[in-house]
Amino acid sequence: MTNRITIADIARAAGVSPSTVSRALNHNPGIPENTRLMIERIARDLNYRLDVRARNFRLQRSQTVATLFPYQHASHRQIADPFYMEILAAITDELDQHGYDSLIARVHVENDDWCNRYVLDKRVDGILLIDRALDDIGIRRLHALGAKVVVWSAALDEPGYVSVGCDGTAGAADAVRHLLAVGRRRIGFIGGFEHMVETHFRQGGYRLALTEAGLPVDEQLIAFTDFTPEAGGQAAQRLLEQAPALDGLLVCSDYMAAGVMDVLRQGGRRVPDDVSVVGYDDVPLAAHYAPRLTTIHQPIHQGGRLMVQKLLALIDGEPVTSTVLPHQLIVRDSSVLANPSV
Amino acid sequence: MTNRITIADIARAAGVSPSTVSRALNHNPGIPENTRLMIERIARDLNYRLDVRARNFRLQRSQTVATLFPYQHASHRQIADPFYMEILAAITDELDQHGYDSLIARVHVENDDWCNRYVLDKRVDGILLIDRALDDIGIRRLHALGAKVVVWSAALDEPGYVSVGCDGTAGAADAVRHLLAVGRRRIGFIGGFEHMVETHFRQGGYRLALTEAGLPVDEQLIAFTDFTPEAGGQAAQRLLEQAPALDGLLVCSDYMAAGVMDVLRQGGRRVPDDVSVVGYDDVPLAAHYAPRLTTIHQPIHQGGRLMVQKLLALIDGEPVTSTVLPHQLIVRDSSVLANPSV
DNA sequence: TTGTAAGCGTTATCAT
DNA sequence: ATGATAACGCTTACAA
Repeated sequence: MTNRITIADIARAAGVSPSTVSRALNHNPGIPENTRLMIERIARDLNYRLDVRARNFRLQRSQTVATLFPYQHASHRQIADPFYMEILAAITDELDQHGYDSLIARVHVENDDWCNRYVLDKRVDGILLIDRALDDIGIRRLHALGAKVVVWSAALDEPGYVSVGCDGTAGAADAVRHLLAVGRRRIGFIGGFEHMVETHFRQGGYRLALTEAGLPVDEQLIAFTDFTPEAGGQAAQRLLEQAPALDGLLVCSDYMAAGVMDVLRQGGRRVPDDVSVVGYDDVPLAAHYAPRLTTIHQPIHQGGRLMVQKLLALIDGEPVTSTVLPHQLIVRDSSVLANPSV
Repeated sequence: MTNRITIADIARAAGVSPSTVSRALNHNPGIPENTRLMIERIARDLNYRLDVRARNFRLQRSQTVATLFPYQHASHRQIADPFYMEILAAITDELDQHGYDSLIARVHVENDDWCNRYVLDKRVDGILLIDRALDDIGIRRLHALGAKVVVWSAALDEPGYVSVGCDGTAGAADAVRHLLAVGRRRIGFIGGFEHMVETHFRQGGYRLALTEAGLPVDEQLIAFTDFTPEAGGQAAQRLLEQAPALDGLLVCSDYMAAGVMDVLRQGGRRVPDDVSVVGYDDVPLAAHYAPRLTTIHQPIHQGGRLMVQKLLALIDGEPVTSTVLPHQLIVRDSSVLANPSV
């Protein structure tokens, strides 16, 4: 612990200069094979360990990427959404494979102080953002600072903006068309906050599919709230009161959907007999809900890895473009009627 | 971006030496109020930002803590367990409040290479481990290296070991006693891997409560597997085949329990009418399962914050002891019979 | 092929 | 009260 082995120690033991050791350890082509082998052996014998901190400092980089989860509510409420853990695991594993460290934090969307902390303070080489606001002050700031950023969101037409995500409009529209196909007519929508990108586009898809079918859009059937089962449940309660004839529901996350179905049952509505429910994300748990949840599958794992790959390319100065991942409607039990009356 | 403002720039602008600037910015008592104010003003005018990397290097610290999730299966399967996100959020927030960065990774329990990466490479000042093996090679190594570590686990009698967690024996015993109280006699146990500490103690509590009640322990009713709904479901399937008379089940995580109840239903067993189920953790979602899940509540959020506080104390060289957090049986619908036949 | 020396930005020691 | 200087461990011109 106390006396750390440094490159200088190896140099002394090997009878060469520190620069030679550094070069050998970094596989610099100028160093002959046998010299390198000799130095590597000594390094191993001495239990040498590169001081990453020193190297990063010297190289003016941090070899670290921050994954940031924007939150919005003043209540600062916990987000235990499996979707987050899922994408986080993918990101972390991929980062790990490239020798990068993975730093995480939750940041407030209406604030951009965290940009200083991560970018100006040079804590990280790049930033991964999970969802964003329509007009995101933080992203604007990051852009102005020239930071490397990749966002999980729908593709957006902003200069220099790189995103990975599904087409929320299409996904939500598919969900609503499915609800229409199983005979639903009074279809509600429960989203996250209205000005967050994911919710914004999904709401658009919801309206689109309804209009397409010649159905009116009833604002009494639309609610925005936190991405938690409790909040989702409360929203469902509100919708039920405002529009008792409600017979279908698109909920913007599987996590919320659990709370929604719970409230529906408590209100005496059977799922799917009285109300069909479609979730979003297809987290592993959704297949085990009772009833098993119909949902829009997003390739979360693949998306997480892709975000990392794009970010590292960005850091390496390569040109990078956004990717729209395919979504897929997964029909399970929460939406289809056992005895269709239509 | 290009020309970063350093302490030297401020020194020049203020007509003092870099040391004075450093001292002023660090509120060194030797610097008079007005000198400090003057320097602070100039720093602000120049948009100065401390280079954290340089400071950490100089101070030989990293101001970063790693939260590590041991995994075990070769399959490297995803863990989207809400319990993890829950404790991670608590840890991250608390770390943030103390100015520490939060780094996360998943590490294999049968391997201790990651100790090099995090400790020897000086990437972090301390480590938070979420669960551990009974005889944990990584923890032994960390101990040998003199690393600062706090583990989420039951209290263990190892010298220098600091943990935060609930009493798994007592928790599981409470769960089983509850199952017995509602009239169950053929009670099964589904845990994580047998030699992981949390599962180990809970299994002990399970056996204890059964023995207490004068009931035999049937190995056919015990299964160990991954902490996922799929694995939990498969284990339930196995138990059902080995012991069809099964009428109660203690499942070591709420996340697994969802898969378990799903399989039970598919096998034609009603929950709770035919089989009573008790989960573990009390993640927010558990209250919204259908049926709402009876479970052992663990103060996850409080535990996460406490782990951080203990670790920081350890880093500061203060003496620290383990804490056993209170657990609580939360009775919901998955265990109690509507029409008790007993 | 290898060594010398400078420097990344900060803070601590030792002067004055 | 403040300045000069060294040092943290590494990499990289530049020289030889």
